[in-house]
Amino acid sequence: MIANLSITEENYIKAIYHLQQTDGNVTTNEVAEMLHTKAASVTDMLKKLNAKNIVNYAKYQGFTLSDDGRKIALSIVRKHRLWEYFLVEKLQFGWDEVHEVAEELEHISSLKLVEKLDAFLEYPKFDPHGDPIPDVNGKMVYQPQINLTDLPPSELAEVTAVGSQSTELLELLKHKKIAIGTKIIIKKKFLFDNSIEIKLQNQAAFTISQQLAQALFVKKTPNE
Amino acid sequence: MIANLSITEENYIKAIYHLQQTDGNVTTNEVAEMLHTKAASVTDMLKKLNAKNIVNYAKYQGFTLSDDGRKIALSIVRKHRLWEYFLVEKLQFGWDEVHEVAEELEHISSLKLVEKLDAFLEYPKFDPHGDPIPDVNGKMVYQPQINLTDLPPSELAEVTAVGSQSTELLELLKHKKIAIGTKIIIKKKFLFDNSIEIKLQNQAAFTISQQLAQALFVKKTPNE
DNA sequence: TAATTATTTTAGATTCGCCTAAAATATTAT
DNA sequence: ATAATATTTTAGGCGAATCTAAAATAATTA
Repeated sequence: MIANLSITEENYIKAIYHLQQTDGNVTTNEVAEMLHTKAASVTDMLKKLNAKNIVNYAKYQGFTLSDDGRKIALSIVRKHRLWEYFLVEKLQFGWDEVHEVAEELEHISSLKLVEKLDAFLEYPKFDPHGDPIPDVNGKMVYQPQINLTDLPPSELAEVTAVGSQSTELLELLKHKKIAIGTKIIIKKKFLFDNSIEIKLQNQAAFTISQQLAQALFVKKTPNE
Repeated sequence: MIANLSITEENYIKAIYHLQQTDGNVTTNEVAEMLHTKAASVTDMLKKLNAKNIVNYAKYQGFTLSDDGRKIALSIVRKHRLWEYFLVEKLQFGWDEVHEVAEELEHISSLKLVEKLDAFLEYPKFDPHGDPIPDVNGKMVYQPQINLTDLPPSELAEVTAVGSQSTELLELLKHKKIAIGTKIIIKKKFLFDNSIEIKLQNQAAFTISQQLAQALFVKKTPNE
C-alpha cells in the first residue's frame, strides 16, 4: 500500500520522523520551522497525510507517524544515507558537503536502484556522519554511544556521530580535524565554562567549547 | 545565466532538443505527443521558456532552442547518459532497464556531482545505447554510423546505437541477443517485405524485420 | 479562575502545470 | 481562390502547495 508520494509529502514525512525521534509527539510549529514553511501549510499537509493514514493526527493535539508512515520515513532515510555513503566513498566528496545532494537523491523512486546501490556499496551499516543505515526492512544497528560531555577523562574513545549536519558545525570539525572514527581522549574539564581539553592521535592537546563537545558522540574503545 | 529550472521545464527543453535533432523546426503537437500532454499545455510552457530566452518562438511558426536553451539541453543529456552508464557499468543494470531511472536522476542539480561522477566513471564517451555523452562544454564525439538498412551485404559491421529506448525494442533486442558492440553481417535482403537476413558471431543466420533493421545503427569495421 | 499569550486551524488568494472548449491561424484540397 | 481540414493559441477552470490574515483553541500567568 505504499502510495505514490510527491517529493513534498516525502519531505514532510521525513521531518516528522526526525522530530519524533527526540520529541515523541510532534507539533505544527516544529515542522514548519524545520521545513522553512508556515504553520498553515503544515496543517494543510497534515490533513492530506492523515487522509492517507500516514500520520495519526487530531486537531490541536499534535501528531505522530503511523506504522505505514514510519516505514516510508525509514525507506527515505535509508536512501539518504546510502547516497551519502556513495558520495563520500566512491565519488570522493567531503563528508561535510554531501547532505544537500543526498536531499535530492533520496527522492529517486526506483526500489531496484536502492537495492543495487546497497549491494555495490557492500551493505554499509553507517553513513559518513556515523548515523546507522536502515536495511531493506527498516532495521538498523543500534550503536551504544555517549555524548562527549559524558565521557570520563583519560578514557580512549572514538567519534561515532555528530549532532547535526549544519555547515557551520561541519566546517568547524574539518578545521579541527575531527571526523567519524577519530580517536579522542579527554585531558581535563573546566568547570568555569564547561570547555574540555581533548587530545587526538599525534597532535597536541587543545580545548573545545561546551557547544562543540555537546555536538560530538563517541563510543568507548578498549585501550589497546 | 543558467536559471533555476523546474523538472517540468527541463523535460520540455529536453524534448525540444531531441525533436530538433531530426526536424530542425519543432512544432507544438510534436512536443505534446512526446511528453504525453496536450497542445495547449505546450503553448503555455513555450511562452514561459520564451520569456526566459530559452526558445526562439513566434506564434504559429514553430520554434527552436536558443543558444542558452541548447546548453541547458546538453547538460541534461550529459547527466542522463552518464547516469545510464553508471547504472549499467557499476550497478549491473541491464541496458534495457536504465532509461526510466535515468529520467529521474538527470534532474539532480549539483554540478559538482556530475563532474565527480564523470571522473569516477573515467570519462566515458558513449552511453550503453551507443549514444555519445556530451562533455562538460557540451561537445560530443561524432560517430560515423549508418542505418543497418544501408549496410551493403557481406560487410562486417558493429552495432553502435539503437533508434529508440522503447521497452518493446529493447526487449526484442535482448531476445535476439543484439546489443551495442555486437558484430553483424548482412547475408541477404528480401525485397518483398524488406526483411534482412543477418548473421552474428557464433550463431546461425536469422531474419529480422524491416522495422527492426531501421532501429539499428552500425559502423563498418575493417575486416580483420 | 479569568485574562493574556501562544499555537493551531480556517478562509481566501496566488502560482504552477495541466485540462477542455472555442477562436484564430495555417495548410491542403477542390 | 475558396472551402475544408488541421494545427495552434486563447480563455477559463482545476488541483497541489504555498501564503497572509483572521478565528478558534490551548497554555500560561496574574
